Amino acid sequence: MRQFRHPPVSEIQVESVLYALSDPVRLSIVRQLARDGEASCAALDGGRPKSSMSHHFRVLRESGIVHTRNDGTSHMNTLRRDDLDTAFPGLLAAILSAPC
Amino acid sequence: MRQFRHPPVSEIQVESVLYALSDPVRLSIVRQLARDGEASCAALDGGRPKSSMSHHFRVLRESGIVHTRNDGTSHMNTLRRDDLDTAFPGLLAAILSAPC
DNA sequence: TTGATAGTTCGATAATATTCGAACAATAGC
DNA sequence: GCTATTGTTCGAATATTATCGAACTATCAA
Repeated sequence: MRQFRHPPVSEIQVESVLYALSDPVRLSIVRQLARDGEASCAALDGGRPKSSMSHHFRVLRESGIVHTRNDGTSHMNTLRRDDLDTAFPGLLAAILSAPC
Repeated sequence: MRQFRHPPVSEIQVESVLYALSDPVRLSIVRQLARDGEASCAALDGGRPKSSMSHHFRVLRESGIVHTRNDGTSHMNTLRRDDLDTAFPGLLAAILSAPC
């Protein structure tokens, strides 16, 4: 499949990041990525339809939170921890340490 | 006017806080409160209609970010800094230090 | 090439938010 | 009481988002 757009650190906006993480499904995805390191879309779907998950991954990608790479037919996702820490030091850690 | 509902610290949810702060108008309000300490609704309207501002203050109030007290016909708003730091240590600081 | 698998994209629907004018409520001052 | 000021609430229009099925694309394996 084609490549995805990943905004450079300088273009990551705090409003977009906050918005992306204000959705329970997306926050749950990010929590799992923080714990497991890398995961395919399917591994994180929680029983939801693929099209719904694809939408959420796109929001996470375009806001600069997640990086997606192709691996065969799978898409492997990782948290852009360093980039987020560069852009907004302490933000991700503060959000991840909040109770579920 | 009547009293407002301010959720106790234990009921403040990170998703709600992130959502409230993902709006540019509300984030701007919070930035100004962080800088100035306390302000009336009118002092922060930026030329917007009163009903729109009232809506945004309500979102900030009900998510636990802002405290509103009555002062004559004015409503004075303050950031619930301590409460937010208790609930989500470092979150507010990380967001406020992001560039505008 | 055929089939299976993993995700994306499209399109429609439903839910939720934003915006703002108009009407209302509460307080202060005269 | 009357009036001005401050902000809320209501209602409607608009915009945005979430959800999900269906069709599609890309890759791998046999």
